[in-house]
Amino acid sequence: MTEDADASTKDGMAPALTYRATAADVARRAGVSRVAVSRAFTPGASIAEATRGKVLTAAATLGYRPNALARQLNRRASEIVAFVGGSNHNIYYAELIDRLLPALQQDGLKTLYVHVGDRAALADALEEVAEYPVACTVVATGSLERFDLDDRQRYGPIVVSGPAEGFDDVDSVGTDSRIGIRLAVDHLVARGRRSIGCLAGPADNPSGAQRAAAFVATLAGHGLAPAFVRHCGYTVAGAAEATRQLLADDLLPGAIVCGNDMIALGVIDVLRGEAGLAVPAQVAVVGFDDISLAGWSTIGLTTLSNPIDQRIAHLRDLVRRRIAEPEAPIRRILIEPRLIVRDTT
Amino acid sequence: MTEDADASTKDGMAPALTYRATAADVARRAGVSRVAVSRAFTPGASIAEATRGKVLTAAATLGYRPNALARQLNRRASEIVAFVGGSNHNIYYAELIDRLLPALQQDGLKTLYVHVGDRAALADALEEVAEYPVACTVVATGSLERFDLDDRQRYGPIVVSGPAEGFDDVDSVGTDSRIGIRLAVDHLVARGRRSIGCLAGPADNPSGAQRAAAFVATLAGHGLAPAFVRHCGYTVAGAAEATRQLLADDLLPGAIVCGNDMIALGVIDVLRGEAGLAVPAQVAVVGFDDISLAGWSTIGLTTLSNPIDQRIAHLRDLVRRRIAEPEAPIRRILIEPRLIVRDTT
DNA sequence: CACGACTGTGAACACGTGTTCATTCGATCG
DNA sequence: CGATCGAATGAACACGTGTTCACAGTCGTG
Repeated sequence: MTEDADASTKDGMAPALTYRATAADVARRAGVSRVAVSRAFTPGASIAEATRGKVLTAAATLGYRPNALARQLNRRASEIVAFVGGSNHNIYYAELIDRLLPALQQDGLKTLYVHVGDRAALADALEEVAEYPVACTVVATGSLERFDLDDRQRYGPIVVSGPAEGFDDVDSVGTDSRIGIRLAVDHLVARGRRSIGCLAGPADNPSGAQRAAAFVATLAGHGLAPAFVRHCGYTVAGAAEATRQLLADDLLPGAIVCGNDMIALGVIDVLRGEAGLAVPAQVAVVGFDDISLAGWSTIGLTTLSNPIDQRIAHLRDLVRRRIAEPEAPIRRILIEPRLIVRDTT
Repeated sequence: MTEDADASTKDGMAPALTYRATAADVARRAGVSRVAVSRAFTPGASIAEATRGKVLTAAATLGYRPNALARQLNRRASEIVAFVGGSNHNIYYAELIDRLLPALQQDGLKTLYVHVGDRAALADALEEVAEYPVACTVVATGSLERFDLDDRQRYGPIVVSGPAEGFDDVDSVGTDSRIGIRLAVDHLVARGRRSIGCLAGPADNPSGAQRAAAFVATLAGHGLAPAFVRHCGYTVAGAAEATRQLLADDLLPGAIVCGNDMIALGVIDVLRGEAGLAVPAQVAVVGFDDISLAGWSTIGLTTLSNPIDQRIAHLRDLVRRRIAEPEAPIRRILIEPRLIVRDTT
């Protein structure tokens, strides 16, 4: 069949690929016991230097590495950490992954990456993860289902990146949305904007609801009523669609406070592009997160910094601490955003 | 010590968290043998419905899930796939991860994510991966070290996303850089640009070198000499720095062909921002990859599509096929880019 | 020279699961 | 009603490793 036709290319594929040398193989070749092999790969084990040498050379010729799966079977806690992430269509998540996972890796932890599409899938994802005896699970899906505390027992320690209200048994690193939104609104009011709307993240998303509420409250503090409060997904496309709807509804405020930078970029895109409006002359726009794009001079988005360095450092610390002392008290960290004024306000 | 001070918050942390119910526990509670438990969780196994019921209820109360690590110990090939990724500071990689990993997940595969910083770290990363009996390793670091074929045996099947020249024993999905660069150059020449430069990716990166060479060759076909050929990292910051250097060297061409979109964005950022030049009126810019940002109306980057859907589908197929038939012939797939004209040319 | 302390070694066990192999039981067919 | 077949079950084994334990050997000290 195809066996002859592709014989030339097939030569590269050795059947031995699926073969994996075991400690017993190495022991046999080195003329020692299997235990000696284990010791040779265990730092500080009691083994003669000559024996270790014999084992290492035998291991090298056979291409042997201890099977990590078998190793974790003995240890009570594995070296595997699960990372449950949502769509990093939101660039902030992409940046988070890009820097958090190497940080965990640096601590000698392996990362099992689990992608979660919609919110309903989170439970399934955690269920999948539960099959692995992970040392810790990092959840960074933005939103979070409130799951049963009884079931909670099965999942091992959980560290959340994002708002974790209603969860009193998980460590978390969040952002102080109220302070951030207040900074944005105060800034816009100070610049003379009176008609201000809010395009927040999904209403059923903790940070989406939180920021919308903070917006209304802060505006009320200035004696102003919101031009509108609407919700959309944390994506450029979702924000674009919502903005078109705003225009169709004849709602054109002097400023828009957005749930995050992706939304802000989508808003600006439609305002400048399809609607032909000037930003910030006619409409000011503020984002949230300060993703790297926001600082590019062609974009120059005024936004709220959500310092990713701090977040990474905190998450890393929390994971390390939780693994080292599983019964340490729960810690909730709240990062304080700062306003970064650029060209869109 | 802290035990009393934080007693209230500590209550949430049960010591039982580290405890994990085993199949023997379930068997004992259900009054059956341990084998019955295994059967209850194995679809199609020969077990009476009544017995399965007893096992499942016992398992539910104990919160039991089969230990995935122990399960993989028997099977010759595991359900774990390693993903070795470079910095997704390059947004194209972020989009790739965002869509490839769910696709693999959908096939019932778990992903072990390994981050690789610089090129030297790739060997170490593969070494780490080698400890796990992974079913397949997907390498998407952009560049790739040529490693020994002897050592190659130890790593199991490898599927590469990106150029894989010099590797005759790995499946790969690449992009036809030559066709892409030719489309870009032809387009610019047709629009009357005569002085054209190229800012490609790193010279020691296969795609960086490949595209630079294709640029020179295509330009020669038009009887033109390149205004310049330079290299920089696939990042906005790197491109910005390189562009400043161009200006300092008094090299201002009528068009710049960039190694990818990130470079193009960095170039445009400096040209429009610091240099106050008009794009495309004074300088035309072409990118490569067509990341989502490129299509935003505020950016409108002319670029070469590097269809991520096709890439994902191919990678997924290659992984599936390689796992199903380990000795199938090596397949190298080349995706053909298309020119997408927007506002920067 | 005798004794204890220490080092190096391998047999045996443990980790938690899937799988093979007899064995038993009930049902079906001749 | 006896023979036969299939379903259901549990004992035993396999996967590959780390760890405990007892034993032999060596060295140094009295």
